[in-house]
Amino acid sequence: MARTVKTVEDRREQIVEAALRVFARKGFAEASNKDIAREAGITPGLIYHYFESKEALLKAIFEERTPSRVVREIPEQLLGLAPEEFVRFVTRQMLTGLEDGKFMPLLRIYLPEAIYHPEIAPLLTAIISQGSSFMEGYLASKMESGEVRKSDPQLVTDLVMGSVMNIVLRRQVLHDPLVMGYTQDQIVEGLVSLTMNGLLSG
Amino acid sequence: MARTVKTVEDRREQIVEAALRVFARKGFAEASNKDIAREAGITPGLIYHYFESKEALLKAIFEERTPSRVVREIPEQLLGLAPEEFVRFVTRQMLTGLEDGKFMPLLRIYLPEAIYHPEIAPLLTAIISQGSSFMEGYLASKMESGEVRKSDPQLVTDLVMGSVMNIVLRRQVLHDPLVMGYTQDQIVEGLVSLTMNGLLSG
Amino acid sequence: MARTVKTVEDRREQIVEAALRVFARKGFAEASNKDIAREAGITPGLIYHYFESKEALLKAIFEERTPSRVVREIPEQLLGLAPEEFVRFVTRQMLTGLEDGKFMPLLRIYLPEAIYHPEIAPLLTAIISQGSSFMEGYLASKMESGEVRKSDPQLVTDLVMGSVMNIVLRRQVLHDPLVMGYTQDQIVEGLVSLTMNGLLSG
Amino acid sequence: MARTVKTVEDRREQIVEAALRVFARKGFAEASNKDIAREAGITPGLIYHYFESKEALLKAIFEERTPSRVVREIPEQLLGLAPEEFVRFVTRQMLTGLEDGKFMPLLRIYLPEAIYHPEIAPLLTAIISQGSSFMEGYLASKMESGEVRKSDPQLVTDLVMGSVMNIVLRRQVLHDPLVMGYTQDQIVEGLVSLTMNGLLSG
DNA sequence: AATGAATGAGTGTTCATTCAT
DNA sequence: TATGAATGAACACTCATTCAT
Repeated sequence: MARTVKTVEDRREQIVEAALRVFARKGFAEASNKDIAREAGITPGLIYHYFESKEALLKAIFEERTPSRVVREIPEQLLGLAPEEFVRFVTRQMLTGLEDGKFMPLLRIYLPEAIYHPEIAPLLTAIISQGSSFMEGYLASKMESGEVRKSDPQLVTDLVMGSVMNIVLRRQVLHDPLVMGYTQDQIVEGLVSLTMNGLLSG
Repeated sequence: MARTVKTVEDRREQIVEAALRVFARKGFAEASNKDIAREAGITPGLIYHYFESKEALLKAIFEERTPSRVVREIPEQLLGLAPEEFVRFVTRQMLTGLEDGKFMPLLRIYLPEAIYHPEIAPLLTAIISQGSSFMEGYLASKMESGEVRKSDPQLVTDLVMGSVMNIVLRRQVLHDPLVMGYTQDQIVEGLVSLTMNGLLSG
Repeated sequence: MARTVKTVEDRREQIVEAALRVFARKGFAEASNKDIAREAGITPGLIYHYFESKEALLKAIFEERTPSRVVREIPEQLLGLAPEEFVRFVTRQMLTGLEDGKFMPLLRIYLPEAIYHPEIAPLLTAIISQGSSFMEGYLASKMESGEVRKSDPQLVTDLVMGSVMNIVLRRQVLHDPLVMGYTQDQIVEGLVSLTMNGLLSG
Repeated sequence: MARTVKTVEDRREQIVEAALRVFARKGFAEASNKDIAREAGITPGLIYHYFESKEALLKAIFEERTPSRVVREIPEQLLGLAPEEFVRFVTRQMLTGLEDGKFMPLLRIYLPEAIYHPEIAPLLTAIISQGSSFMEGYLASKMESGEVRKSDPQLVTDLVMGSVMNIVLRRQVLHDPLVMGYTQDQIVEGLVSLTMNGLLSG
C-alpha cells in the first residue's frame, strides 16, 4: 500500500534524523549505534536494514541533508539593490539562515569530519562557495557600473561573509559569551556600517 | 651527563608531541594509544609511565601547548600608529601567527573537542578574547580622539578579526581551494582597503 | 516454544553457573572473563549482554545463589525432641546440608571475598546466624524447662555448631586428610556423645 | 662488615614483612608489586634483587613465617593436669595464641591460597595437626587411666579444638558481631563447662 | 644495592556488525 | 520489518618483570 511505502521511507528518515542529532551532540566516533537506536526508538540491528554501516549513515546525512543553498532563493531583482541595502539583506539572510537551528547540527558534524577526513571538506566548501557566488556576482556587476570601488570581488566577498560566518561559529559552536550578547540587528548594522563607510571618520 | 638528566623530560615531551600530531590528524576519539605510541616510537604501556590516562594526555596538551598569546608581544607604541598601518600590522600578525604551523594542529584538536565537550570551549574563546582586546583598546582610544568613527569597538574588532580568522580556517582546516590562492599580502591589503574605505567608490 | 522462551534466562543461568565454578576454583581475582566464557562455552563479550561487569556477575552469584537457609525447613515439632535426638538431628542436617556439594563452591567464593572485602562478610554471617537461631531457641526453651543445664544458649550454640562447621571446613575446603577419614555417622555420634555426657567418665 | 651482612638480611625481612601485610589485606592476586614496594618503602624493581618473582615472595612467607607451633611449648607436666584444668589451659592457650595478632595475617593469606592452590593446604593442616596431637595424646592417656570416657581421642580433639578454631575464624576473619561480644574468659569457661558436664542438667 | 624507564602479555570492556528468529 | 543474541576485533589500561644506569 501507499501507507507501507511511506512507512519505509519514514523509518529511514527517522534513523537519519536520530543520527543527525546524536552525531551533532557526541561526534561520529563517540556516538554508538546503540545511542542512535535509542534516539530513534529502535534496535541497533535495525539500522542495518536501512544502511550498510555506520559510515554509510553518516554519508547519507551528508548526501541527503546538506542544504542545496543556505541562503535560499536569492531573487535576481536583488541585483538592483543599492550596496547598503544589499549588504544589509545578505547579512541578515546569512544570520537567520545559519542560526535558525536547522543548519547548526549539520555544521557540528561537518566541521570535525572535514578536519579528520579531508574528502569531506569539499562538501563544506561547496556550500560556502555557492553562498558566496551571488554576492560575488553582485559586487562584480556594481564594480563594473562604478557604484562599488574596484577590487577583487571574490576576496571582498570572502572577507565580508567570513566576518559573519566567524561570528556565527563563535556563537553557535563555541557559545562564546563575548559574542553571544549581540543581537542579530547589531551585527547586521555593524557590518553595514563598516562596509559602507570603513573605519575612518569623516 | 646533561643529556641523561634531560631524558625524562624529553620522553614526556616526545609523547606530548606525538599525541599532538596524532590527535590533530585523527581526532582524540579516533586516535588510539597504539597510534600515539607508534608515532612516538615507544610502547603503548609507556604512555602510562608519564600520563595517568589518554584524557590526561589531552589535558597536558591543552595546558602545556596552549599559546599564552597567539599574536605575541604587541608593543604599546602601536597605539601611536595610524589606523591603516594598525590594521595592516594586526592582520599580518594574525595571518603569520596563525598560519605558521605551530598553532594549526592545536586548533584542529581544540575545535572538535570544544564542539563535543563544552567545557573545552572556554580555552579557545579565551585565546580569541585575549587576541582581540588589544585591537579593541586601540579602536576605543582612536574613537575617543576622533580618528576612527564612533561605534562599538568590540563589535568592530569581532567583525574585522573574524574576517581573518575565517579565511585562516578555510585555508588551514578546510584547505578550501577558493581561498588557498590568496597570498597573505592580498588578504592583508584587501582587508586594509575594505576597512579604510568601505565598499563604495568615491 | 516454551524452550525459546526460556532461552534468555537459561543463557544467563549458564553464565552464572560457569562463573560460580570458575570463581570457586581460581578465586574472583584470578578468574578471567575468558575463563568464564570458556567454561560457559561462549565468547567473553557475551557476558556483557547479561551482566554489567565482572563484579556484577559476582554480585549476581551472591544474590541469586545464596541459600536462604542452609539447614532447610526445621520443623517446629523438633522442639519436642529430647536433647540427644535434637543434637543428632541438627548435626546430621548440617553435615548433609553443607557437604552435599551445592554449598561448598559458594563457600569457597564467599570466604576469600569476605576476607578481602569486609562488606561481603555480613552475607556469610547472616547465613550462620540464621542457621544458629533455631538451635539457640531450642536450648533456651529446654533450659527453661530444666532439661538442659542453664547457661548462655547462644554461646553453647556457637560452640557446638562451630565444631561441625570447622570439621566441614577442614574436610571440604582444606581436604585435610586427618578429618577426611570420618564418616558423617562418626562425627554425628561423636558430637552427640560429647554434648550429652561431656568428656568425663562415670 | 657484620653490619653490611645484617643490612642485606634486614632488607629482605622488610620486604617479606611488607608483603605479609599487603597480601593479608588485599590477597595475593590483588596485591601488586607496587603495593608491596610502597609498603616497604622501596622500589618495585628492588624486590627482584631478593626474590625471583612475586610467587617466590609468597613462598618465602610460607616457609619463613609459618609458626612451627601455634600453641608453643606445651610442657610435658601438663599431662598431670586434671581434665578440667587441661581443657581450660589448652583452650585459653589457643585463644591467646591465635588471637594475638601474629597469626591472623598469616591465616588470611593461607586460607584463600589453600582454597585456590591445593598444594598449600598441607601447610595449614600440618599446623592444625601439630596443635592437636598434644591434646590427642593427653586424652588417649586419660582414657587409658579411666579419668576420661573412652572414645576416639582424635575425633574428640577435632571436635573440641574445632569449636575454638571456628569461633576464632568468625571473630578474626569475618568479624562476626554475634561472636565479637564474648570475652575470651566466657569462651573458655563455656567450653570447659560443655566438655565437663555436657548439655544435660543434673 | 637501588632506581625507575621500558616492555609485552594480559585484563576487563566496548561496539560495529551479523544473523537466526 | 524488527529483534536482540552473539561474535570478534579493537580498545584503554595494568602489571610482573627486565635491565641500563
